[in-house]
Amino acid sequence: MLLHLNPASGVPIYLQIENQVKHYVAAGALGPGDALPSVRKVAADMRINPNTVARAYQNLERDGILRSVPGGGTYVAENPGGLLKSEKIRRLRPYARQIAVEGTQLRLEPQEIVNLVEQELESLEVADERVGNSHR
Amino acid sequence: MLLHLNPASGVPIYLQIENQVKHYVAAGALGPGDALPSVRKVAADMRINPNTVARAYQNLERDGILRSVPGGGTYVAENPGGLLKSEKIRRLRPYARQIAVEGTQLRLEPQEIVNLVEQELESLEVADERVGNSHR
DNA sequence: GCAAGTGTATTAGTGTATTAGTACAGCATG
DNA sequence: CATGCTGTACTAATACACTAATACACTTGC
Repeated sequence: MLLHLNPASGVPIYLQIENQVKHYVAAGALGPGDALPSVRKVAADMRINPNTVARAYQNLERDGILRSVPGGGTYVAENPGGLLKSEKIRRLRPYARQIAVEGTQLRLEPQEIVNLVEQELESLEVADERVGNSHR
Repeated sequence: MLLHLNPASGVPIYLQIENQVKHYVAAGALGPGDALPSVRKVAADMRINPNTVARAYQNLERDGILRSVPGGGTYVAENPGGLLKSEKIRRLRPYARQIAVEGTQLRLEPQEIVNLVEQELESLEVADERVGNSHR
């Protein structure tokens, strides 16, 4: 699992890790049960403090993406999806509103905004299939 | 223009102001040339410091949404849209990627994610028409 | 020109975010 | 059981974000 970290980018390192792991999991490059490199391994490779990696892993565990066992390692969580659809939508709506407002502000046509979202979704799905997952 | 500010929400006050003004403008409740309440007026109403309002107005001016004239007041900017479409899309793509990854993580179907974005876009368009704008 | 309004610049204070250092506790393999 | 790995808890240093106080400069209308 390759991580690209840029301490000077303005976005916190632990957030960069979170985002990239989320992306890998969403794209299927990391599947349920797969092991992640240890906090010390990542820390050594990236020359950062293990606690910074740990914080990212902990946040991802809070979000149900990962599962950490003390002494054992950190793994991608099994697919729960265990949330009411109404709750899922409630959580996603702020993102939808943001892209709608920002896109409208840029004077982009609604269709162009929707197309952009569809593009990104497809780029995830394509990567998912390429890794051998048949329409989860 | 009604503002709902909650200092304890975790979201900085100046960002709450920015988001709400952006929403009003995107929905057409505020049109080009319309005057905004002065930083002191908002500050007095909301019992916050004028500088906090000013910061929101300045950020919105940087984004091309507003136009402030020292001593004169703050107004909604004239429609520029003066950006290459490729640049607009480049700016919007991170939002698209985020909602794609987050939505996929929640195990929502791509169609459901797209629907959510379309909903928010429609809610803006509907408000726009209701205010008397014919398909800008 | 004066008064009352406007946005702006500067400074300071408070809190929190971010990262790292260090020590601790549990699992696993020899 | 001992060694070396794992994640974790606690603490601290530092920087930055956020808000406010205050003074300044400009525009408008009388």
